[in-house]
Amino acid sequence: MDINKKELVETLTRGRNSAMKLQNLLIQKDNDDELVCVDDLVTEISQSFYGGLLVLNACNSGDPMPEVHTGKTPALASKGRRGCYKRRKTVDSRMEVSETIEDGYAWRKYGQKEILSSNFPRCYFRCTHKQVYGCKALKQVQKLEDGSNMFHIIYFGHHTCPPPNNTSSHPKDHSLPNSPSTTTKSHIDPSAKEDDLTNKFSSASGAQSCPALVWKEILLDEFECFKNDGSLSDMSFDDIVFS
DNA sequence: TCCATTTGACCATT
DNA sequence: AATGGTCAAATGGA
Repeated sequence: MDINKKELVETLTRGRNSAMKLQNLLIQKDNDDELVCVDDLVTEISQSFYGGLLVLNACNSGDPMPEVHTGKTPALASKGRRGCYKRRKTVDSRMEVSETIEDGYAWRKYGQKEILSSNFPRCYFRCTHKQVYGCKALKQVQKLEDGSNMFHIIYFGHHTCPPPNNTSSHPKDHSLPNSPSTTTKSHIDPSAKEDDLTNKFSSASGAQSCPALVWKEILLDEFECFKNDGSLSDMSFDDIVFS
């Protein structure tokens, strides 16, 4: 218990420090190089909150600490549980329309469905690092029907795995529906790639051009997710980050 | 041999 | 009953 408490304090402190650094960066913005730093900080904050919540949950339930690095999942999922799932809430989701399905993260395709209202199938991806980091990020990709070769992408959940280092990495090519008219287009348009981050967040949050607002929205979004988990019912965003 | 993709089956939700 | 999300066996590539 004491160990858990200490760990919780350290984890949240780390998050708080990162948040303060981020705040400073946002104040003195206008430096492109710092975008990467900001990204790192947000990731650290996110992971700190997540780690803190794991500790809190363990304290509340009396359960042993959850394994972050579990390796292979036990063969508990019997055949009888096949297809058993909860239909996803759309609350914790964000949509974007993009020329490419690449976003820097490594995704593993786990399903594809013909959708009644669409000529193109919908593809289902989960984070490749789900096993290693317990990352629950999911995304759905569906080709738009307007002939524009654009993709409608819906992200669910948040990455708890380390983010991709930079855009120069070469993420695996996700195969797209080999449906009749789908041109398995998964190559990366280099010119579009440079704007990935900006496009992603501007389309995700609706905050148009102010980085500070965008990042705050992202953090608030994260916070709301944690709050929905039930462990932060009495805490505000500012309580956690800046108290 | 390992890992990712494909694809049909299963099952919850509407 | 229809639809959509997920599972997992089969398959293929590195």
